[in-house]
Amino acid sequence: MSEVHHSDEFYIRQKKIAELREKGVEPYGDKYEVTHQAGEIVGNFAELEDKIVSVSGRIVSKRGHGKAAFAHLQDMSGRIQLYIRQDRVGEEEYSLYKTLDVGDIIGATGEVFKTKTGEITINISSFNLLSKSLRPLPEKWHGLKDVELRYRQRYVDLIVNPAVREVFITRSKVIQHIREYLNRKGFLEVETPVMHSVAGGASARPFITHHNALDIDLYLRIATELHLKRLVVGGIEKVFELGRIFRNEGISTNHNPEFTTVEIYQTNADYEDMMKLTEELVASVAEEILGTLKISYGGKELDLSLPWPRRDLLDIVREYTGVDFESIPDDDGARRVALQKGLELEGNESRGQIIFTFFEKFCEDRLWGPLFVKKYPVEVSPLARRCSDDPRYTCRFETFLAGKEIADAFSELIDPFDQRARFEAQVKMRAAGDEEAHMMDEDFLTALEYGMPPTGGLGIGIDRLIMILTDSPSIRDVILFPTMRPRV
RNA sequence: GGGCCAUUAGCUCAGGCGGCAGAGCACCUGACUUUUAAUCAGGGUGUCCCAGGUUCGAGUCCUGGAUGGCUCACCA
Repeated sequence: MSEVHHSDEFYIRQKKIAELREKGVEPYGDKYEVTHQAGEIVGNFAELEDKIVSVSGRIVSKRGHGKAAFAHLQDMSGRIQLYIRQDRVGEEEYSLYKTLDVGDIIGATGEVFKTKTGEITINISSFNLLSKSLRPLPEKWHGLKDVELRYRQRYVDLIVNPAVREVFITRSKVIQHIREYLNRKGFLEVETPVMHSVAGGASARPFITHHNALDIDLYLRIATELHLKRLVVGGIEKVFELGRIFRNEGISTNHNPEFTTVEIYQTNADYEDMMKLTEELVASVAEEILGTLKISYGGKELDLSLPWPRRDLLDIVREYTGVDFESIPDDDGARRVALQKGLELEGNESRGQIIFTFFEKFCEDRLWGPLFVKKYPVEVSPLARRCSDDPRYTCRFETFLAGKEIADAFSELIDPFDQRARFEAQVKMRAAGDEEAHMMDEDFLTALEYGMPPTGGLGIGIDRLIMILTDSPSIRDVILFPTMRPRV
């Protein structure tokens, strides 16, 4: 009703509302006592045949035959056919039925039977209009295809495209399963602040907001990491948070400005333990919800059978680029190789940054997975513990599924001296113009100075995981209301 | 932010070369008591995304803009 421009149909239905009210029929009714869901009746015909049932839902199709008529009613469980005849309900009720439009929400009561053609149907003895629909629904053959309208008006998408509802039901089940899995293993679910005075825990640009009473700018969180690690310091030895985070970055089929992660921390664990947790968690989700470990994404097979391969990042770089960074020990040498490979440099890049760039530019899009890539350079991993055998690398891994990075994890850095040095290096990069470099977080350092136990930490991108599990090509297909430019 | 593409009825779409704006579904009028993409007879309901320009004449050609999709860049 906010639009200035209405279809004729809108006015026709408005007029119907006035006529209904004249006859004493309220077009926006109170709740209707329901005994069954549509899907329940269709699935239990043997028990329910000839029984009286009450259902409610939206009329999604109508077929009139003079003094009798058919319609389909849709509720959350599915659709069921309704049959109504004038000699059953009377002329007045039948003429009221005839004024109903596709899209109206009604409650209906009658006996369950099967038509000549074998469809399970309710023979209506009475019905109530519960909510009059003013706007016509999209067409029944093709549904709603316009992706812009599907995202902007997800409610219409959900009404007419049943597969969309299935995706979001699966999403809910996946999250539910993750929560139960972690609860079963003794992890405590917590909620930490969304508004941060220091945005940390990831390399990303934050959104900025303002608190009026305190008169301070606050950042929307870009990760839950640093607060969860404070809780580990506080003695919460197994903890997780399923939460929305916000990154002020571009939008693509793999990126939405707000998205959901689960971050998991466990003391007396290391990144090897986190690999096991990752693969077991994802495999159990697939097994439980899809019933198989052999799934396909975009027409390509993805076998989630355990264990998943583990490979050193440096080995992968060597395989795909032919460059062995083991034999290039210093920054200068690394920069020379980078220039040879056609990379544009600013001149102050470190060896570790260049190795990581090689991985991202020349390797990442060729990985299909499942695969754990481990041992990331310390320069690009400011919160991860150094490998004991080589301090230039960290006990960090990323998990690739169907070519997408879906998890990032490490043995946590618990040494407050090293952590301070890492932050200082980041702050320097920030001062040099890197807007995604980490900020100094003194309170987090204070927490580490109280002593943090050895801990394994893991973050999983829930939206991407659900894309893979539902074979969805765009992250917007698994987010109910993806970020869109507002309409003028 | 760059590149490519799209935008025509409520929805899904067609509209060679510049010449009266089209189809199916939906909707409206009527017929029809087990249909199911119901059927039959009749009816076109429009800011052709917006603003300029070229032209006797623009949905169509040109310029600029808006929104969206894909893609590259950045990130997860």
